Amino acid sequence: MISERQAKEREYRKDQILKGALTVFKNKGLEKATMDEIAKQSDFGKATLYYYFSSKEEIFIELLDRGWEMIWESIEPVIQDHDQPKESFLQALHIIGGLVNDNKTLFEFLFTAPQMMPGALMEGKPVWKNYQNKMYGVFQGLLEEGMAKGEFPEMQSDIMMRAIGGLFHGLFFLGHGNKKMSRDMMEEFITSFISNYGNT
Amino acid sequence: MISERQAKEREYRKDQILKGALTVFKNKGLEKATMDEIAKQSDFGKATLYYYFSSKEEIFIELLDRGWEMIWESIEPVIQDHDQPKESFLQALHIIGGLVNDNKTLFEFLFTAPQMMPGALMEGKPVWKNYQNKMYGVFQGLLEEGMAKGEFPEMQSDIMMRAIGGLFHGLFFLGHGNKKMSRDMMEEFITSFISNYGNT
DNA sequence: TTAATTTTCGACTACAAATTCGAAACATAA
DNA sequence: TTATGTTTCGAATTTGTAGTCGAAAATTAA
Repeated sequence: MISERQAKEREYRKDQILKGALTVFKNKGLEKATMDEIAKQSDFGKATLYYYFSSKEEIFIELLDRGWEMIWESIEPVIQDHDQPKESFLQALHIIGGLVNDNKTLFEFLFTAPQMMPGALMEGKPVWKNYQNKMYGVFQGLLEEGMAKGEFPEMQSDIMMRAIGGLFHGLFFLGHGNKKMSRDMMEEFITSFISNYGNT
Repeated sequence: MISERQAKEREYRKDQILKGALTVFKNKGLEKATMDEIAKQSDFGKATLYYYFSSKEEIFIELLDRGWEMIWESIEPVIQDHDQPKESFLQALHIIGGLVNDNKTLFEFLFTAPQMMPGALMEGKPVWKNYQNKMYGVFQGLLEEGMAKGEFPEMQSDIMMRAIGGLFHGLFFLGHGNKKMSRDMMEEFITSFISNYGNT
């Protein structure tokens, strides 16, 4: 049997391992990251990692699952409001921006990991992919509803989504000095882009 | 000794190998790509690859070097004109967009490879990195000169550069259906974004 | 205290993939 | 034609790393 406290300690140790793994993944990339290094980084023996996780991939997947779940749960509340699509859209972007600023390493990993991931890892419809799809779906939906309501100008929502994705990435990860991006600045960037594209 | 013709044949074979390698890198990513596969793809024996290149990494690097050199040489002519920064800026973007459309595979590789590259490969200030830096430098310079001349509104050029980079990537790689992007549409996208950001 | 259970780990195995080797096929120049 | 240089390649070697094993340390329950 296993006590409540023991279960918690177990979770804590898993967290430690995941934390170490994130560091290694970030520095070396998925392939070049070795279990030996993750072990050293998280300060456990290698075999212990296999006591908590069944494979290197499982570690990787769990990192993604937890991260995307976190993103989803943080934006879910604000996207319920279908009366003000534009407002919800910006609000959600801002929330994610906040998360990103609080933990750049993790989110850079979450947003770039898919690219460095071999196809095999995508088997079995992973949890994180669901959240990711839901999120993109919601954003695109908001864009379209916003158009319908006249809050946004007419445009091709799919193209626009991608452009905004690139923009977001550029702004949050690739620079912006050390300043946090305010809700206002966020709105400025996004709406100025969206609305002006639409009306030319 | 080695004749002119022989040298050319050699170049041709290197090209074949690089072409095969690109295909494999694209499908599998840098790490998962094996020399066996590159050999099969380019239709040479594995050992022959090592006759032409000293390692897998060298193949990778040469692909990047050649590609970035090509980009640089294609935009160099138009960026000489410092009288019309905005014009040069758009022209250069459009040229690159044209290259991208002509050879998506190669350019997607060129623009995403840095992300999948382990730090070790960046030792020795690789040639391609120089070209990349030059290019970004030029674009940012044009943005700044454009501001000075009043062709662009005031803004933080570095942030703007990154945003535009993301935007460009989003538009050319991640979507836009099958249509080519015209010079006009390009201009519309970029200037509407830039100018509107500037004047709010 | 002792027995059972949970947790830990370094050494080992298995395997995949990079790189080397040496012999042969081929080309060129005398 | 022969000798010299160039190009080719499959088989053998080397290397790196994921994942296993079995023993022991630590913890818990009696």
